[in-house]
Amino acid sequence: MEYKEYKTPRVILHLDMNCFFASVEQAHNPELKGLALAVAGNPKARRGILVTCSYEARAFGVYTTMTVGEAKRLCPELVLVPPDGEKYRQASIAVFDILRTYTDLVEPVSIDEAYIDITAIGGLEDAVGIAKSMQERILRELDLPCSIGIAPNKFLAKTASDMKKPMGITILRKREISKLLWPLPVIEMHGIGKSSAEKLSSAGIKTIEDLATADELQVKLTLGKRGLRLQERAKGNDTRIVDPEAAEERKSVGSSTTLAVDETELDACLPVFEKLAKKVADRLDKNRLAGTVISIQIRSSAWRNQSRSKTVLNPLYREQDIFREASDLFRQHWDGEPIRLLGITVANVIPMEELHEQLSFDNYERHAKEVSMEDLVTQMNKKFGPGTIHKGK
DNA sequence: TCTGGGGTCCTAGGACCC
DNA sequence: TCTGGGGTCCTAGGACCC
Repeated sequence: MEYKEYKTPRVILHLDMNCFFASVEQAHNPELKGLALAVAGNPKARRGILVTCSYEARAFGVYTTMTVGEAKRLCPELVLVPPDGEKYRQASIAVFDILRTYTDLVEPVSIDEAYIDITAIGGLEDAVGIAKSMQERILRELDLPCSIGIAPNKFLAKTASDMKKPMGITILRKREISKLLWPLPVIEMHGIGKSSAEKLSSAGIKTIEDLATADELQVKLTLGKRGLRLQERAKGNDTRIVDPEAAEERKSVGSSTTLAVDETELDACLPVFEKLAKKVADRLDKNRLAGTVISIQIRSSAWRNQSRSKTVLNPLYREQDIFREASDLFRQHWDGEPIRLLGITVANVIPMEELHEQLSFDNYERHAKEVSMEDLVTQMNKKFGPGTIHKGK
């Protein structure tokens, strides 16, 4: 992940779609344009928070994560649309496809964000022109607005894209950071949340300048290794490269749900796990993935979060197996506290195609002490059909 | 501000092995 | 033998981001 090869400064763009979900809804239904609009879950099922809202809505003091009730109170004319994940994924793919017509060095970081390394295709002289071209094409072809930051590294590019919205293009040069970045409170920094900001504040570090100039040991004592990395960024240094493959290697697939009412009965929870297992299995199947770590999440009505996990020998991908492992974990560990949320995650996932090799030999050798070859063959043939294992090589 | 659902990365202790 | 240190895996939880 380190970036040491380049002698000359890099030119990195960070593209951030503006109010992405709301903008996609408006692109699909132009009647929604210009309205105070929010994408939100169903408040009756206790899922009533805003996932995104338009700038028109923000003018009323409405913001993302606010409850629907509160938002409606501030802005009675607020138009609500339920989220449509598939629609947003399609739009996201279309955006990244446009970016890839400029260069292969496109790293999607989330559904609505990407880094692009344009050092080789233009450098700083052409950066603004390239950014403008991208922005215009995305608007013209997809009817979606975005902001773009231009800087010598990822952190500064990300910071820059945030400075002008909507439809902004902002250059942040390293020599400008003492003026533009340093006066801000540390919480404004990407990577610093409430908890870290509080710890830093107790150590007398309030602004980004404080962090940049603080004693290294002090920072390490306060936030550990992460702190040192953040301090480097505060100084304007960030060596992470733009890695187009980074996003492709997904590590986990999970699903969770807030229950309509807090549950205290096992019998009420099992059907929830059935549904979650089905959802996770479907998504694993869609992506041709399987994983060897299964974990469950339990959130109590008092907001106590617990997770329990287990590493299994045979990669999981089937609904029944995921349900069985998850409900076993639940039965073993649930202490009877009223439950607000339940979740299942399958982690350590690998593509199905790689299953074969991993299972047939490496795994046999690794687990030879615990599992007899006969058991392994039986298990695998049951899973993948007879003849899966050959006594190879 | 009474707080959804999808993730990632990091830390820390214990088990286990050499 | 009661005694070192390093490496890796597993598990639980925290922090953060969109």
